[in-house]
Amino acid sequence: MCSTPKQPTAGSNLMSEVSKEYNFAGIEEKWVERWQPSVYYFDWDSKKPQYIIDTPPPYPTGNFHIGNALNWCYIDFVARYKRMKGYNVMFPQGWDCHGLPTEVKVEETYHITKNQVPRDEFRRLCEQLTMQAIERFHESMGRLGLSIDWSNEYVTMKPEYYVRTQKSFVRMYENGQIYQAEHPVNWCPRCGTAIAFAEVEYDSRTTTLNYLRFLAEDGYVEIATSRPELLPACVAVAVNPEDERYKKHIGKEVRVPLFDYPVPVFSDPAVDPNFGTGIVMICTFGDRQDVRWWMEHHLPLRQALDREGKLTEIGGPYRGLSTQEAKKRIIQEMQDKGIIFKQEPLEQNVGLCWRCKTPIEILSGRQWFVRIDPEEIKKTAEEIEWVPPHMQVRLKNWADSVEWDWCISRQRIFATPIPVWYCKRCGETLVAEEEWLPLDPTRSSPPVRCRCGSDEFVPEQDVLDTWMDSSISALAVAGWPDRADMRMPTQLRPQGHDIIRTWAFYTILRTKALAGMKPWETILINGMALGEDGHKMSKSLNNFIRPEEVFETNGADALRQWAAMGGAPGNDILFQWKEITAASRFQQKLWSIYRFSAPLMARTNEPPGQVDRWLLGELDSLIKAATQAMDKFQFDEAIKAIRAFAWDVLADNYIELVKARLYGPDSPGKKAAQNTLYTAIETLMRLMAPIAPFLSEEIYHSLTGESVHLQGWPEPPGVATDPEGLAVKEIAAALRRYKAERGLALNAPLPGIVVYHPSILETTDLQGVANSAVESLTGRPEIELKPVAVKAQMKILGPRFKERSGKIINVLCALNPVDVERQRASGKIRVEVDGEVLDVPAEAVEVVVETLSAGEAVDVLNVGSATVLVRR
RNA sequence: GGGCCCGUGGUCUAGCUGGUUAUGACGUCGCCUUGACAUGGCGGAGGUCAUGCGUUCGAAUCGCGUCGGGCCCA
Repeated sequence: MCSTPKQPTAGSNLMSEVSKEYNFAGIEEKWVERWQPSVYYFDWDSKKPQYIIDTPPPYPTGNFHIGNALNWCYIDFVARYKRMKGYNVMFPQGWDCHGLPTEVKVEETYHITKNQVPRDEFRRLCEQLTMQAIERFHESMGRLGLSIDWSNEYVTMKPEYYVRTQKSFVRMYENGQIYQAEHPVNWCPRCGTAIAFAEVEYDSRTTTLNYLRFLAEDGYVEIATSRPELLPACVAVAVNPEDERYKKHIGKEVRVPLFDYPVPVFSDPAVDPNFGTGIVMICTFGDRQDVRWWMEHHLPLRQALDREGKLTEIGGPYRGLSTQEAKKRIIQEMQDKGIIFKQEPLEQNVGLCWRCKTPIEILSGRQWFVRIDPEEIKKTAEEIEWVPPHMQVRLKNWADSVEWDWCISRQRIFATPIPVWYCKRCGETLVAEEEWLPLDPTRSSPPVRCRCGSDEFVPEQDVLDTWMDSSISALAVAGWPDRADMRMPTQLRPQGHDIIRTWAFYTILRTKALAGMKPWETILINGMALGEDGHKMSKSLNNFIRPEEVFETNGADALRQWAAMGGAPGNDILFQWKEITAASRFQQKLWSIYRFSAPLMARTNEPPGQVDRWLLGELDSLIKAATQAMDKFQFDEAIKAIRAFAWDVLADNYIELVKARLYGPDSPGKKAAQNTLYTAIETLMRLMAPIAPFLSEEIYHSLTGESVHLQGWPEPPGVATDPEGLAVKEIAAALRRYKAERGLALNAPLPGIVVYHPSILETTDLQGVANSAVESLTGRPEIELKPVAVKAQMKILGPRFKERSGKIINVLCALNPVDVERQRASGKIRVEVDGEVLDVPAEAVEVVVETLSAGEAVDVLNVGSATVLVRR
């Protein structure tokens, strides 16, 4: 026992314990370390109502960017709020791993092409790269303060997840919802794979429209085409049935130049007689319209391009050339022979591969498809609540524009294998049994023989579109297919509007197909995060902000406040440093409020006074407003209401008013203020918890010793705003203004103040804030109140007098205000309009009064129903 | 060319089931070192609510057109 005894002085010490500045970095990092992830785990056995969020599984190759942060902030606001409201919340996190971007990245990283290494090896490299990327994401997500349930993490490339993808494939195949067929598909020649419509981007390009002559029975027909390299794929030419110029050719044949074979001429109303020559060449396939005509008119198939985008043997001398090279040579030859007689530039929208921007081709190939029933998807979408509602329209429009079924096979490596073999002897397709899954048909053989008796099989080499993995995310987190108590539908899908036609569309389709229901009760759509210049964030535009930059300069809570402040969900939101700065200032303000209050506030049982009840009434309104806003996902409304209360109501008004009581000697009034202040700050921290989890935890924890994130959402105290307290607050503000206008310091004492109000006001706070003696009286002061103007209440006048309202107002305003005030006291005002006498109800008219001081040298302030005399 | 959204003081934005003087933030100007906070306090300036027509007693708010912007698509 040799240590020097220290005397802790609790009260006075508190002040020095609270630093002057809010140290966001130290505090946020401390809580990242301390928080236990297990408190966010979903409890499968809980009796609480469930709230499962079908979180977007991001593609982990890229970097964690502001857009991800925005999306996750929304989810975290909801998750934390719902937990506080008593829900059993699941905020899972998945990773959508498969796909071309990772393959490309591996090829770049190791300077290889995927065909130079064995399939398994290549897959391993992709998995390794993905795991590293996921690790990087984990770190940033923790730093952002997300309350993710890591016990429900899923990784789509792992067997325990893709076994579900494969099961979903098998079940939908057995139900006839998946089939294999020879069908035109969108094809990327660079990536060497089929892609779905959702993966096609459009861009405007300038090409050349070539006018050429086809030999007809009598002379020539002239056609215009932008793709002469597809001449060997020409299967017909078409004209509009109304076009008088070409009627004589319908039903006859013309000969394709250079390749010299006959094709039929038919008519179709879809042909635009004003485009080019009014005659269109139909190839298999130049564009989607060609596919439509090909199907409607049962035309033959002439495949002029192979999978690498090179001309096939029907290209004759051009065989093996790329489309570009073939185009150049074919044009040259036709010019030499005088077949081309005119060329002109053409603005054209070209379909591009979303990933590599290579123009896509439409090829026919044997591929796997998922049947699309647009009506069923639209019907299911209607059962879901869309926030904001108009986003549903986007999905419906997309559903109506899809021209053929969803092509789900891809000619790639890093993806979920299609669990199918083909019998080497009879060609029969063998789809795996569910019990055999997961499997890779290129690595294992089926445990049964083919119906023909053979046990030799050829594996399906194609793999599944990665949207086949991610479109069962809702099902996967809800326990499909193994849990007996599957938790479908889930409660919320949060996502960006850029993936409505993909992730939302496919998830609705697949959940309906596999579980017979909608995937979610509500879908919450967020906008895109734009750079400060208003454009989508991109490195090339140099408007790119890394979330880590904000963590370092202002902290995660500031970034989260920006996300909340952005506006109504669905709107694109600009990243703005000034918003981040404003958020930081607000945090500092709250910290200063806490620093001031810490040594003064306390929990007591003292009943609140007038001013305290005013504050509690304001707090009551705040809780109601914030609750309503959070329920409607209006985070901007919530944070704005919170900021307005904390800054304007609590700091600038309440605290200034009660300082005298708080600094004064022990008294019931002091205890009431201490308790009110404690209540306000404690409640405020709970309201802030979903949006600013770090700051609210720091303050709440030092106040109570408990975590704010384990508390319930505040209930309104049920206190109505006290009219006397409100009057005191407004009188104080008027006195501040009075002093400011006269160049007096705010703490300058005044010779004396008398307040006239219908009821007696508590004057302690007023005396403190005005630094002067204050007397409260009822009744009217000895001064003259002079009516000076008449103000009409349109809300009452308009509906009652309709078109006469305008004239009535004119008459009212022309009357002597003194007269109007006298009549008003009797309940109605008599006016004459167009010779007719009308009674205007008193409540439809407001009389503006001016106060004149009399006798004593006083200044008179009119504050609502109070009149304040200030001695000079 | 079609669909959806948007156009409010210098900037971003609220209001948009119609009710006279339009919300807030940032910026800006003036004053104030008042015992939590100068990252503060008080006060002020700044808008014909893109535009035209219509509905109405009355329109930022409803309807139609025009112009401009964004996203998705043909």
